[in-house]
Amino acid sequence: MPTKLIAVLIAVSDGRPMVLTLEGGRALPSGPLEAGHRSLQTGLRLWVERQTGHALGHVEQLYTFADAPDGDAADDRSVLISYLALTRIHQGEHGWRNWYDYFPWEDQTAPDGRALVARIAARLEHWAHAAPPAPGAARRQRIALTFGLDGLGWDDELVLQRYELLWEAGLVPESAPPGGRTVPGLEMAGDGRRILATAMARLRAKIRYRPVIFELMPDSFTLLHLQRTVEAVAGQPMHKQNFRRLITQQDLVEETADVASDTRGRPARLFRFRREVIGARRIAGSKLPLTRPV
Amino acid sequence: MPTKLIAVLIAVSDGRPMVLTLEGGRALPSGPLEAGHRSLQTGLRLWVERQTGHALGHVEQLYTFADAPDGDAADDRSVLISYLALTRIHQGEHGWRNWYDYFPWEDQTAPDGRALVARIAARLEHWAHAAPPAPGAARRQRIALTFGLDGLGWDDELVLQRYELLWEAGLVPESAPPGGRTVPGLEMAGDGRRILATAMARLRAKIRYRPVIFELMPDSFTLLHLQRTVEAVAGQPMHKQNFRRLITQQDLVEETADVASDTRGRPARLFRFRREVIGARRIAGSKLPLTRPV
DNA sequence: CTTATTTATGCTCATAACGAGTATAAATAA
DNA sequence: TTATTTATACTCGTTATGAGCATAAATAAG
Repeated sequence: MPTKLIAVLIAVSDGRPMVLTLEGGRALPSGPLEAGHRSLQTGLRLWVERQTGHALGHVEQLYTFADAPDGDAADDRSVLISYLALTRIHQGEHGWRNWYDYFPWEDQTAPDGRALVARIAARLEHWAHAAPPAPGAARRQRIALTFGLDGLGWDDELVLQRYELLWEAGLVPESAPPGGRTVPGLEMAGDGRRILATAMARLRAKIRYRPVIFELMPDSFTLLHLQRTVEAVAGQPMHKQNFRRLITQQDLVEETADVASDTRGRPARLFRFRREVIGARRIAGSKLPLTRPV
Repeated sequence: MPTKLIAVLIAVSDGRPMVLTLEGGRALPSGPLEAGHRSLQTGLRLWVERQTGHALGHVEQLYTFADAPDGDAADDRSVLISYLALTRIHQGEHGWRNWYDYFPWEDQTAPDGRALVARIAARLEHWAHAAPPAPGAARRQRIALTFGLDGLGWDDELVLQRYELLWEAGLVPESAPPGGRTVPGLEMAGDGRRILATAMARLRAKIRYRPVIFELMPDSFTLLHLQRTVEAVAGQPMHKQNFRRLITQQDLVEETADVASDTRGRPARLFRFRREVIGARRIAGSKLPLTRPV
């Protein structure tokens, strides 16, 4: 029963959240669990830093599961331990993909994403209707909850629940019947997309109460740059003035002497993360300053 | 490299949070990962229900780590996958222990617990002073943050961080030098207490945004009973009127026709959990209605 | 040189959530 | 009867949150 470590490396580049992939985007980096590491966490860190040359920021364990192998030889299935790691993209690296290539409906910052949700919801409704009354009603409720229909708001943390719903409905290539029509989005091998969905959900939850977003930022940045990074991760637009209020009131950042140079419009002050708050308690206000969709 | 599943079974009985243990309280139930289960989760559920006869409510994976074996034969260390499971205690069962027997300082509902924190903090300060200036200052900050000193509030979710700080300081039997004086609290074998701390922290966090507390309740209950259960888990006293407001405003419960019979004082109405909200979105207000310590 | 456009930044306002406490009701014990 | 205990209904001030107005400081367009 071999044990493998899987790393979901995330960076945000140019306002797009990116994930490091292999095999033409079909796989996540993984390696064997090596003996002799003090802990799994440090083992993963060493291994990734050696393989990719990346210095990892925040690293956290995601989930462990038993991979069902292709054959039915259940005895030698792998145990997969997945990790989320935050980093920055270096120049000219390969294998980085926009995570919304895999989950287009998770990007609710643009009207396209919201339109896609409507189309997906229609297909899911069809699936619910095809079921007997009782399970059908339960399905409809799950659809409404996870996709924020019927006036229920969109919950950006339900990435995994949405993917699993689509999986159950046979609307993703991983589960679709031969020739079945699927929903947009790149496929991954094995449980790749499930793991990515778990990572996205975890990161979206985490940025609300820990200052991990700064692991994805350069040393100095404007507040709009920071906002765009949060929006990229959360997949939701935010209210600019309130975002600024949230960040500054909590003393998460401090002004530098400089202003941004690449500017259109009034130049923005550059800020720096106050590293001394890293260990500090949860950042206030679990609510990000969202903006109502147009 | 064998793989083991470890279950932290939690119940609340008589206002005390209990954990199921083996070997006189020194170990948590564990078993081998068996082939042929659809998922680790269902595997654990079947195995626990067969072993203990318990119907499990909410089950969730906690953390996976590599157990360092006693010898230095690093090759055959185990991978341990730990789970949190919520249930109710049946009559006359053995092996259930108050989790505060293992972490007395985590119970902040009584003055004893708060006094214990003060004594522990003093010993930790001593440890910080013994270090060189720079790491000493960092240690003092960690101590203040995790134990809520210097006017910082007590954060009930930092169970693991507090245990790890004590571990590093050599103040728990698991890490103390021979003959070293340790802090009160029962010991467990191996990583038992670390796993229990992880479970406690996870559960304390979870009750804030998911209605899992009802997995620990009987079918009908008074609002005070519910409050005492939350307080037992959180280890913090709550404001009675505000607790009631929080629960009723969110339609988590509905009145039954009955009132409590075992009453002193005015009899309380019995309530029932509205199961239909189980799938529903996060419960509002991540803040429990705490009350300022006296 | 003046004006439109763009982004930055400061500030107000209404509402909801939260922490704390007062007041009253309904039971039992003394 | 009266004290004690628990239940339940409200009030009130403070803070957090969502929304938007107004002004500042830059470049681009005419």
